Amino acid sequence: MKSVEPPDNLETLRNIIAQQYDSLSPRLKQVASYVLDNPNDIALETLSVIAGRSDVQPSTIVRFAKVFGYGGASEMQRLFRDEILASAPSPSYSERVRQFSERSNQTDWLSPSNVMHDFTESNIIALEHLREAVRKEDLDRSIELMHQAHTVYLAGVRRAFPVAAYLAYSLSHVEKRAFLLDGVAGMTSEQSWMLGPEDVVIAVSFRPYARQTAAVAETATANGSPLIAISDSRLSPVARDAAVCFEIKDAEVRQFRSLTASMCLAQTLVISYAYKYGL
Amino acid sequence: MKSVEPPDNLETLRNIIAQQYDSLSPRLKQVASYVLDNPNDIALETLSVIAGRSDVQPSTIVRFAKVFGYGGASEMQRLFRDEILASAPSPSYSERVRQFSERSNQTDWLSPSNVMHDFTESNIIALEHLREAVRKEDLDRSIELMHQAHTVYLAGVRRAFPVAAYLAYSLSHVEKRAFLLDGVAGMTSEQSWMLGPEDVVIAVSFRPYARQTAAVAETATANGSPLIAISDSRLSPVARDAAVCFEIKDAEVRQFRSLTASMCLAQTLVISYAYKYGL
DNA sequence: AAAAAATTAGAAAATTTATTCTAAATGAGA
DNA sequence: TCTCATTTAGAATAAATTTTCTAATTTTTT
Repeated sequence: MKSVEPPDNLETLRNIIAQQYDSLSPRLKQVASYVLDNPNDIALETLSVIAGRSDVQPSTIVRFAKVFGYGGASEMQRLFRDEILASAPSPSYSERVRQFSERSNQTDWLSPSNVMHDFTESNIIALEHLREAVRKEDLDRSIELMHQAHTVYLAGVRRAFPVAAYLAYSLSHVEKRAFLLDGVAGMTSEQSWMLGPEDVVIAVSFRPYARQTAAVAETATANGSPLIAISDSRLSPVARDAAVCFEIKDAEVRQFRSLTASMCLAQTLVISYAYKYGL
Repeated sequence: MKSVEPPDNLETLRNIIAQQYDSLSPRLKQVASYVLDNPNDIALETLSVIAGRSDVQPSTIVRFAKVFGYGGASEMQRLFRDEILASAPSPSYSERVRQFSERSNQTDWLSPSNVMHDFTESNIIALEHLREAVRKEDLDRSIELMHQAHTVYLAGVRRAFPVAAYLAYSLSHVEKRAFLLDGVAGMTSEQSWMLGPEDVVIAVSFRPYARQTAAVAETATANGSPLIAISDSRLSPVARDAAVCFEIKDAEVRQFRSLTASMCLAQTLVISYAYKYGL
């Protein structure tokens, strides 16, 4: 009664289970329908939990797996886990990036149009990731914070500067008071005393983190201004004490990091704000 | 050193980890950043696998969990598993997509996450278009012009400003003299007398075209500086007399135009330059 | 510079989990 | 109804994983 070929992907396994369902014994039928209906349980729970929920003995699940050609239940579980991993945002991202840069490193001559190709490609991956990784609640909260704020202050230097500048520009165009703490003539610290609890600060900072921006974030926290962080890690100086933190994984082509995803987030924030509250 | 209250949801756990990061010992910091960066591993892998990947002992992970108030590592892992279960596509992925677009079509109310979805989508399309529309020769010529120039001057205000600012920042980081004609205190015209035939000007301008940027472009032409235009039309004031003109069709979501494609082009220029001539 | 405190690695122990095995139950065919 | 084959439950075993513990190292304090 053993298939000699254990299916190596979930889809075919599910098909085979469905096909052979009729020929299974009563208890195995029970397992079969539980497996088909609750793939996540199979992936994440222990045998005894699954056994309990599907009302059979643990050993029955092992028998079930063996009928379909696996060496044991764990081997079958691996299929289900892989499926989850494939649809989960972050590993698939790093995995795709890895695959991509592997491929793009093979051609070692970089003509401008090759670069453009690589760049658009990896930016697309970054955007797809962004779409899945950004949490709805964070967007909602940010917009609410901006709405309640008297003034939105933007902090960001060096690579992060264009993002901050864009936010300042476009927020003021949807009639939200917005100022860029731009440190012209080194004024950042002089400017930031004016932050208060009625304001909100959006701090943009990427590795290697700029001291100036971190200082603004600190002042904001000290003065009781809510802080929205746009950064590449939860552990960055601006993210630590943030009320909302967007962790952005931007594209990277051979050392050069992109701003596409960050800009896209910035635009989303402004436009969503505009739709809800702005002009 | 024990929190008495072990966080009971991932979000707060992540916040607390970020907050207390500074006060952790070196190995625990190592675990902390692995935990924040690879939530799926924490959820699905065994302690020894996690330990291997984050390069610590399994026992260190147990210690880590205890610092945050849990009885052991398994208890902490449960949080991560629950998170996956909560976001797991119990219905198939295509089903979710269908539900999503149903929702976003029937209501014309644009929630932030709807906006984000639309935005990433149309930016991706814009990038795909960019890849095909940009002419290889234009890239090559631009890079040659930049190479031959003594200094690269950047002009761009309002919506185009982030693009110009990014170019100025990143060119100077690949050791190319680059200055932003930023019109601080309305200085644009005062700054632009210094353009000469040995320089190159990159003018970035989108509809409705800013007078300032057009003026810089004119001065450039008058002074004999080669002009590279990044614009949305061949007919824009900055494109007319340009030596090279990139016509960028950026994404547009209900009136709001994006900068993704322009930024991507800018990055391509800089990186290609860097590979050929830069640092 | 020495002592105390904290942190860490790694082995040992304990626990949990998966698998195998055996005896009992079920059911089909004569 | 008896016999044989199949299926099943549950205990026993084996494997794996997690947790605890101790000695050693590093860091801090005096």
